[in-house]
Order: sequence, then structure tokens, then C-alpha cells
Amino acid sequence: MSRERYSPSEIEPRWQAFWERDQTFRTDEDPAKDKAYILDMFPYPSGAGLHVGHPEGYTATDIVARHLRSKGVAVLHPMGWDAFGLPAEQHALQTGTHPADTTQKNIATFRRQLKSLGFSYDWSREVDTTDPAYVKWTQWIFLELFERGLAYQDEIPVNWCPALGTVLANEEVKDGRSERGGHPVFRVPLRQWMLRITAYADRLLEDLSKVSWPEGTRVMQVEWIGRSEGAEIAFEVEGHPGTRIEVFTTRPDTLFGATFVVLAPEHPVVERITTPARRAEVLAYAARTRGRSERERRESKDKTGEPTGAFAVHPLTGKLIPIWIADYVLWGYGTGAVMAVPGHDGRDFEFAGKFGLPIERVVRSAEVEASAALEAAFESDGIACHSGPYDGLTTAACKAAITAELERSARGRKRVEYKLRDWIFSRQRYWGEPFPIYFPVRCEGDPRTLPESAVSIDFSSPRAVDRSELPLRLPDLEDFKPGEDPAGPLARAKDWRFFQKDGQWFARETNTMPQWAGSCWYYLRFIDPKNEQALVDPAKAKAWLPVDLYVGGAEHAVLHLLYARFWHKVLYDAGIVPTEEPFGKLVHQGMILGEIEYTAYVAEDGTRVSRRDVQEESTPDGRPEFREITTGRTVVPTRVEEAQVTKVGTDFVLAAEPTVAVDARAHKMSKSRGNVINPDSVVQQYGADSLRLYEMFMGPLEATKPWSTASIAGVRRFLDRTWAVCTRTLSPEAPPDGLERLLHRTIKKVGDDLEGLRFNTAISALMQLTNELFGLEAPPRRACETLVLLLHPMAPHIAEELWERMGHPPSIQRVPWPAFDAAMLTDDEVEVPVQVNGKVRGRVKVPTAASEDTVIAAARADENVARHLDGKQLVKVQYVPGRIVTIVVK
RNA sequence: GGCCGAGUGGCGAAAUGGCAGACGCGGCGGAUUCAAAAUCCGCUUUCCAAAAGAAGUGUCGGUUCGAGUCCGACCUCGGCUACCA
Repeated sequence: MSRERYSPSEIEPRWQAFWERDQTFRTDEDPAKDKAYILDMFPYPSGAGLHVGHPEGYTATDIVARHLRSKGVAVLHPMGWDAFGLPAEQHALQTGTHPADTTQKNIATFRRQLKSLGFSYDWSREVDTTDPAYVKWTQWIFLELFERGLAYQDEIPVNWCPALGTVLANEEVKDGRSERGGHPVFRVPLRQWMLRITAYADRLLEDLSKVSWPEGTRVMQVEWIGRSEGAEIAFEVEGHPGTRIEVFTTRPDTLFGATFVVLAPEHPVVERITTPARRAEVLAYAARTRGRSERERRESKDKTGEPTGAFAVHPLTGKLIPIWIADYVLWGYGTGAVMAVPGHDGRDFEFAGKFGLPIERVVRSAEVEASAALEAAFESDGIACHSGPYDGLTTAACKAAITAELERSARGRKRVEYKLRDWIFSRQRYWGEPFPIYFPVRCEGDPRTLPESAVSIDFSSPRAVDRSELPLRLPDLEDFKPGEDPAGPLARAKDWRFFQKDGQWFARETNTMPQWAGSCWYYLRFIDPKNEQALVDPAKAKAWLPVDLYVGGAEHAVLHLLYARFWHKVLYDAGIVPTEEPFGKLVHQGMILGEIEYTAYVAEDGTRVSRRDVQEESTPDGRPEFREITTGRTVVPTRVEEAQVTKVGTDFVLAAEPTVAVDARAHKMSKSRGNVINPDSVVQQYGADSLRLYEMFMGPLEATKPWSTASIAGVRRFLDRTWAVCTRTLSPEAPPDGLERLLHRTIKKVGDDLEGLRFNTAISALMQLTNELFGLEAPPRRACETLVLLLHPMAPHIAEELWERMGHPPSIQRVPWPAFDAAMLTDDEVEVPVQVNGKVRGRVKVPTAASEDTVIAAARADENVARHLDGKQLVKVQYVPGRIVTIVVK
């Protein structure tokens, strides 16, 4: 047997080529086998190439896929590209390269990088969301939504971002700025395509109980949907017969405590009811609110508002209460109007306090008098008081009683509200799927040559492109710039936009779909990627759905995962997919941070300031700034080397200046910080198997973990040792008993750990086995073979190579997973610790099957144990078989 | 402010309520070497010169023969979210 060194750069490309030639990972569609659909969230192929975060989740699923295949399961494990999106288009703007070219180039890089890591994808099923053959079906699903009344147009205030030249969805806006790029965002009204996701709100909520997802993710979706039950109550406006203000409340039981009404400044009734004396101030306030960005509205938490001068009639008492406008009432939620109950709502309490409005208690707790003053809003449930006939009712009973009374007198009714809004589905961009929709045009002559003003498009009569004409392709453009008119760049492609049919001119929709569209259903296309007749063959969908394991980042906890569930349910209703939910088990891999960095704070004169004396502030433009608390002077964070710091207590301090504590933290990898690790260079230096193994060995899959280049050398050393052991002259003898038992234990542990996605402990078990074999001059062949079989899912290249060198034909993927014998999991003898009053005072070696009496006798005979028992009174003696002897004395 | 998660050696971490720190990194010592790198062997939670021993899983309290693990209160860090009536 050869004794050359382990050389990943030589063996890895060879096995990758073998797998490709051999079609080793072609999906097994044998209906007699159990199936497993193992899916990664497909990446956006950015120009930066693969990030070390990608291979984390991808390695995890790859291990599961390889493990299951070796256990005889038919596995579907595909990969593809979420390739529409802004960066390719922005790159096009800067360089003049067509986004399709940039995208294909980036995909090629990603594909090469993923292949270099040895992932066992069935590459024959690769999908690309920008491929017209894929776009066809994305558009087909849109038509399905359109025909079901789930896609509609609306003129609504949207998040217009001039810098990006596009409208953003609420979830793409963070703190009043675009999530990508941080540009300011303004609210302007614009015609948009909307998807009626709210029609599915209840099902999206209820069916969360059917999936096996992380609890935190489920909670986030529940809160995002934000279902609340309450009542809609009508308030008449005094002096305006027929004008009613509807409010939504979850606390109809507090109706008697409503001392004023507040409208959102955008509320249309404001115009009508404001008294002449208040008009100027009210309109000015409303205009100011409209001009303020979301960010500004949020930054000043201080309550502001203006009285309209009008009064509402309390529906139960008939009392007149003032009507105000204030921006803490949101036009987008409920009815855009609230009955303010300052006694029992913190926001109303604050507002009433600021403007001197009356605060009344209408709920009390059991221990409190109805007359007790309110120091703050009492928001808990309790017992009604100062509520006329409802006094004494519990909150729940009072809600029901008051709602019933309002319904009886037609002044209110039960109502369910959701935080979830309909989904703004259009973007004013080039690089996305065109909508398969067109509109009739009124004009004299050819609209392609006429000025805009001479062409009138009837947006109120959208028509669907015939399904036989799909895909509707994007026109080739020279100029992708969005222009300051939010109509989008497609509006300039007049030859594409306008066309004639039956002698009549029509205009195509010039909006495009958001990036989410393609990623909403890609997991379906993987099942049947080449089908030209249907988006997926129903029999195949039935065979593979739902996805059994879905691994991806927690940043998609609401958006992608909610949108995909929504589309899936629509397709379920259409009879296209056989399950109500797309994804069974979901796991989020944790973030990989950069290497730990030590930061000292240095003042201008060079003195170092302890981090305990430093306070972080932010400058007006949002950048962080640091000040010494005592003097107020600014200090600059400065990187220091690990060798210069030492730990004192819980603090890291400068070794040379131990009073100065420094920050020790790992940060997110980012270009600007310069701590990005490139997977290519890790593969080059250590090999793909080492990278895979290291990422799995770092810690639990779901944990956030800092990168450590030094630690990769450790797993590489493990592979070197494994190589060395398995290329020794192997003994044909059966392993000795102790080793045999270790083998069985390791088989069980690795199998269990892989099933539980505990890759770090599986690897440590393999390290222990290798260490054990490393001490043997001629390790037993069967032991080495077992080691390699167990290692294969995690480090496939070295496993294939060693397996072949041991004289077996490839591929190791086709060799069944080793079995263990339960009788071999324990040794004949165990060492049992002996505790006296909770402290270990000795250990005894006893036969595993020994009786309690035997073990206790042996324990008491131990010299050191006996010393601690001497002269004491025995209270209790207990033997937990195989684990521990406990003795309690007095 | 709300929700979720996490606090264990110098570092990443491990531990069905039963020997805290497996495995790995780093460090120290030794072997090999002209020397170094690489490799191999040993040690490595803290206190004590060492043995015996004691302390020790963010803090305080509780349940238990026994708590890193279960319960209650709190502190710190990270992520998400943010006036949703």
C-alpha cells in the first residue's frame, strides 16, 4: 500500500470529476424506497462569489443527503440560482454590461465554487430564476393568482426610493432607509400590483402548527401576521349628521373610559369635520406628517397632535368627547381612527397627559378600589367599574356584553384585524419577471411614435397574456436607468411595450416582479425541472413533497418563508400541489462571524481609555462615535493584537496597562471591516474536506460562531492522521474486544448525531476513533473501513480515496451504512464514581452486570471513601446502575 | 419598549438531573533535527511547592441524596422588532 502524503489538491478534483462522470448523485426515483427531499435555500449569485456562510448550511444538508443515501433512502438534493435582483442591474448601470451577462458570469463562479466543495447535488436539476423556461412558470403562477382575484392593482402610498429608482416593500425598508444601500425612502402614491396575502392570513397562521420549525421562527410569523380580535365601533360626529367615525379596538370593555377620539392625519374625514378656527393648524399638521419620513416619525417618540375642534358622540353615554388628529395613530392599520382610553392604554395615557385630556378608570384589579388614582395606564385584564350597567364584569365578559349591545343597536360589531398587509408585488425595475398583463390604449396613430401625453392607457382593464404565449421575455435595453419618473425603464422600450391585436393598440405592464417571485416556488421546479407542459408533474409532486429538511438563514424567517407558504397554499387550492405546507422541518444555520478582534479606545493625545469609561453614541448621520464618559472627549477604536492583551477577571486588558480594558468581540464579516474569509483560499490551503469539517466542527449548526483560521489546521491534522492510519499495512485480524466495542459505540454515536444534526460531536467521536487507531502499528482493516465509511458524509473526497486504496471499487456512496450491535455498546466492566455527601471521594471498577449490593460493598471498601465514612452515621446509600454510587452520611 | 436566543478554561466547545471541561485550538515540557518547520509523546480550570484537599458553569434564592441541566428573581451580551389601538 502506498505511503504518499494526503494531498487534497490532488485527490479532490479527481473525485469531483469522477462523481460527474459516474452520475453518482443523480436523483434516485425508485418508488419502492423511502424518500427525502433535502433542500438548501438557493443563493443569490452575487459578484463577490461564495461567502464562508454559504458552505455552512450546504455542508450540513450534504452530510444528511449522503448519510441517507447510504441508508437506502431516495434523496432529492438540488441546487439553483435566485438570480434576478438589484445588484446585477446596478452593475449594468455602472459598466454597461447587460444584467443577463453579469448574472451568468456570477452563476458560473458560484457553480465552480460549490463544485469545488464536493456537494452531492443533482446538477441535472439546476434551475435559474432568470431562465425564460423558468420565468414562463413564474408568470403562469402569477396568472393563476390574477384569475383567482388574488392579484389586483391599487393606487397606494408606497416606499419610493429615488436613489434606487424603485418602490420598496415595507420589509425592504429599515429605519426609513432602504435595506440595501441605506438610501432615504419617501411615501408617494403610485399604481401598484398587489397580492391578496391577507385572504390567506388565517390559514397561514393556523397551519404553522403543522410544520416542524424553530419555535422562534413560528412566533415571528405569528407576530408578523398579527391577528387581533376586537370590535369596530361607530362614533357620530356632532353637527355632522350621517358622518360616522369607525374605530377599531381590542378592548371594547373600556368603552366607558373613552375620553377622546384620535384620527390618523391622513384620515379623509379630517377635512370635513375640522372647525374653521382649527383648520389652519390641523391642515399644517397633516401636511407635516405626510412630509416626514417613517424614520423621522419614529425618532421623535414624543406625542404630537392637534384638536380638530369637532366632537364625537359617545355611543353609550351620549357624552361629547373631542376629536384630535395625531401621528401616533396609523392610517395603515385598522380604521385609521381610535377611541382613546387613556386609563387603560399607554399611548393614550401619554397623549392625554401631554394635552391635559381627562383620564378615567374603568377597569380595576381585585385589590384596587374603583376610585383609586391611575399613575400609569392599567392595561391588564380586571373588573369593570364606572361602566354603568357593566360594573363588576370581568374583562372577557364585559368585552362580550358591550360588543353584543353595540351590535344590537347597530353601532358596532365584532372585527378581526391583522398587521399583515397585502403584498406590494411590483417593482419599477428592469431585471425582474415582466408581468404577463396588458392594457387597452386610446390614441391617434402609432403609440410607439407619439409623445406620452397623446397616449392614454386604460389601467382599469388589465388583460392576461394567453398562457400559450408565455414566457413574456424582457426586451433588450441599452439603458437600464430607472429615470426620475417611477414608471420604470420598461416604459422606454416602446417597441416592446406597445403592440397591436385585432387592429387595436395595447400597452404591456412595465412594472416587473420582485425578487421574491422566483424564490417562492423554486423548490417545486426542482422536482420536475425540465417539464414544458406543467410547472411540476402532479405525480412527482406527490412523490417528493413536502420538503423534508430545509436549511437556510434566519433572515428569511418571515419574508421568503411566508410568501412561499402563501403561493404554496394558492397552488394547493388550485390542485397543483398535494400538501398544504411546503416545508416540513426547517433549520436556520447560525451566522459565521469574523475572527475575534481586540479593540482599545485611544484619545487624541494617545492615552488609552478603558472600555468601561467609554460610551457609544451615534452622530446625526447615524455613524457610531465613542466618548470618554468622564471628560466627554472623543476616543477612537483601535485594533490591538491578541498577544498584547491578557485576561483579568472577566475583562480583557492591555498586558502593558492592566487598568485599560479592551473590547474582545467577533464582528460580522464585511468588506469594509476587511475580515471576510474567502472559501477558495481555504480550499486551496487546506482542502475542501477540511473546510467542510471545520465548519461543522465549530459548534452547533444553529449557533453564531466566530471564525478561527488556526482551528482549521486542527481538523486538517485529523485528516492527515486518518490518512496515515488507513494507509498503513492493515491487519486482516478482527479488532480486539475493546476496539470492537469502541467501533460499535462510534457507529451508534455518529448515526444518532447525524440524524440530530449534531455534526460537531459526530466529528469528535471520529477523532477519538482515529486517535485510538493511530496508536496501532497494523490497525485492523475492518476498523479502518468503518472509520472511513462513517467519515464519508462529512469528508467525502478523502473517504472515496481511502476506500479505493483499501481495494474497493468506487463509489463509497453506494456502500451501505455500517450497523451496530446493541450488545456491544457497553464494556464488561465500568468505573463508577462514589459520592459522599455530593463529593466524589473515589472510584470503583465493577462488572457492568454487578448487583447493587456488590457495587455498594465495593464502594464502601474503597480506602478514601471509607475515610470519609469513618465515624459518621449512614443516612442513605444508592447505586444508579453504571453511573454513580451516592452515600449520604451525618 | 416588546419578542427570541445565549452566558461553562486563555479560545471554539462537550456533558438522558449522576465523575464539569470530551474533542479541537492555543500554551508549556520532552523526543526527532546540525538547526528550524513539520511530525510524535506528555502536561494544561483555579488556589496550594506538592500530596491530601478546597473552590468552580453570569448573580441571588429554591427543589433534590445529587443541579451547567429543573423552578423563581435579577444582571450582561447578541439577534429580530418597534406607537398595530
